Amino acid sequence: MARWEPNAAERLQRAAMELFRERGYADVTVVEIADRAGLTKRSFFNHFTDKREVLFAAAGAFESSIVRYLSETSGLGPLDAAVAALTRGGLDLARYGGSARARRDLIASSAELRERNLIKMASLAAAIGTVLTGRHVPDRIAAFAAQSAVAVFTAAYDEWADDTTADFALLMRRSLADFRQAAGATGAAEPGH
Amino acid sequence: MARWEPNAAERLQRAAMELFRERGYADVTVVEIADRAGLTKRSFFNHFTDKREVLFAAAGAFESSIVRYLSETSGLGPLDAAVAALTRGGLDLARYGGSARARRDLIASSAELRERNLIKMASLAAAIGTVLTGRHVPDRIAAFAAQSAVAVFTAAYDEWADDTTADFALLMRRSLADFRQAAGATGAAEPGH
DNA sequence: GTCTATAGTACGATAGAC
DNA sequence: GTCTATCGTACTATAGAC
Repeated sequence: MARWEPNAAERLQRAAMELFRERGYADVTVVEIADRAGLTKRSFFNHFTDKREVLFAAAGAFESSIVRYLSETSGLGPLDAAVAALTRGGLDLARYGGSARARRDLIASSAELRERNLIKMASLAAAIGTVLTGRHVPDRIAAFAAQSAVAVFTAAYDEWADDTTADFALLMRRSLADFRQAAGATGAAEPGH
Repeated sequence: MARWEPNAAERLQRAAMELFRERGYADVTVVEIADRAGLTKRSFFNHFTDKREVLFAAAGAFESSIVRYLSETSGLGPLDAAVAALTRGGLDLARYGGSARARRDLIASSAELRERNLIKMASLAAAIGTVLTGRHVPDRIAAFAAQSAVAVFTAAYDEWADDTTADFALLMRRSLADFRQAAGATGAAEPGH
């Protein structure tokens, strides 16, 4: 038997999620999270740079897998390639299922968490943009394609969180179609010019 | 002679900007900002909900003016209408000119400030989306058009901050054209298929 | 593991403007 | 008197330093 229980980070994440659901994000202190996980405040900040980060531990791995998937994709334009990679990544998340809805609602409930979520998505878009730039897509186009793909993903994922039995790939296709409709229509609001 | 110097909020903003440029965002305390403005920490938090907010005081007014401009626009599709409103708003900012570049670089230098900037832009997009929805644009399309317009604006504005003598309206047109190229191309990466 | 700085809150007191 | 802006102080929690 190890001296320390294993998976300290996971235990902290679980404890945090439980407490946040019980009493809301703002009313839970880092000390309480650490206590429930059988650790100290010091250990908490050893694993996570700040209190918000305990809810976004998976973001780094997700970003890496998206970059990998995107690198394996070929024969598509920048936006379609990025959306394809995010669809694969989303399907991975869907397999684990779990508490997507509770997590989404929790993030929506706190301005601090919304901010953190936005910067994680921006980081993801930047990583995607870098891969696209490496394929000789011009900087600006690459950045727009990456941001657009992440917006398409976010809309589809939030929808999926409401009904985790839905087909995520289908939601992504619909989301992309809606996006292209929003982006494409030029000029007059009425069809036929 | 008034008991209090007028424009306390403005003085705090000016003092904060000066100090941040001198020593960086993280190394300046709220007490120091308040001191330089001839006020106390208590008064600082009377004007701004937190330390970051002192750099984003203009965001609320900007959002309001964009909503107004958008409401006055007609005869364009959702994305073009939103971009037109943001172009007008950007031209207003350009008139004041000033420290756009310093502010942009300062925001880029701090993760906290980048987060705050992102949520302000998200709030702006949400407000634009609400106006579009009121025009019977479907929710999803409205949200995508609004997010896209804000992305187009952000790219153009960051470019303009590098050279505030540039024609902002022209930068917006180019940014929108790049965006449409990124969003539009379907299927194969190679043209002609 | 202990100590400390700083952000941010709660509640209250004071004083000029009208 | 009423409204509004300032200031005082004590306190908690995050976060970083040692």
